[in-house]
Amino acid sequence: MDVFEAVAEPTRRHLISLLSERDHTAGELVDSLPALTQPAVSRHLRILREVGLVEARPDGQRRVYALRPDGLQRIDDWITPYRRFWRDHLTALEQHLENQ
Amino acid sequence: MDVFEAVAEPTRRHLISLLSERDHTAGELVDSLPALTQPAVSRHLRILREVGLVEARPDGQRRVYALRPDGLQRIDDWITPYRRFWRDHLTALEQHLENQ
DNA sequence: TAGTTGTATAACTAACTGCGTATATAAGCG
DNA sequence: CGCTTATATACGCAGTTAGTTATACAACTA
Repeated sequence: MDVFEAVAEPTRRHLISLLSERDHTAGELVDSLPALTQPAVSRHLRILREVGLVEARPDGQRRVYALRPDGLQRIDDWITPYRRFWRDHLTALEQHLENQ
Repeated sequence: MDVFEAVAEPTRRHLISLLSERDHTAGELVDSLPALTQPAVSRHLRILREVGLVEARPDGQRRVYALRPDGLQRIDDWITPYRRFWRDHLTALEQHLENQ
C-alpha cells in the first residue's frame, strides 16, 4: 500500500484530520470513530504508519499517534506540476512550450 | 469511485501525466501503455471521466482526451490545510493555537 | 454497402480491501 | 502474582477492483 491508496480511504482521511489538530492516543481515535470497532481503527493506523503518514510513540500502556510532517508532502510533490493547470487555465500546448 | 481512489491507481496517474503534456486520442493512450489491453485503458479513461479528471471530445471516429483544469483541484483543496505541517514544521499544538 | 478501424461495454475471474469476532500481547494495578 | 486496560494481530467473509477475452457500436473507406 502506498501513500495514495492510504489517503484514498475516507476513514483514514478522517484520522489524518484528527491528528492534524493534536496528537491522540489510539483509544481516543477509536472513540472518535464510533462506527468502527477498535481492531478496524488499529488496522487503519497501521497502514498510516506503514506509509509514513503518522508515527506512534509509546506512553506506558498507550500509544500516542502524531501526524508526520513529511508524509503528505509526497502527494503534494506529485500534484505540484499539475497545479498550473487549474491556476492559470493554460492549454496543454502552452504548458508544454513553457517547459522548454 | 471518488477522485482520491481514481488517482490512487498508478496506471491512472500515468494517464494523467501523459494528458498533462498534451491531449491524446484514446488509441494513442493505449499505445503508450503496452502492458495493458485496449479495454483496460478504456475502463481507466471512463473512471477518470466519471470523477471529472479528464474529458473526451469526439473527433470523427476517435475520441480526444484532455485533462480538466479543475479535477485535481479537489485533492489540492484537501491537502492545503495540512501544507503548513511540512512547510513550517510546527507542532500540532502550535498549529491549533494559530487557528484560534 | 461491405469491410475495416477506433472505442466502449459485457461477462467473467483472480486478487485485494475493509470489516467484525476472537484472540494475543503487554502494561498498569490491587 | 491474578485481573483489568490498552492495543495489536489472526482469521474468515462480503464487496470491490483491475485485468482478460469476446463482442457491440460507430465512423471512416473503397
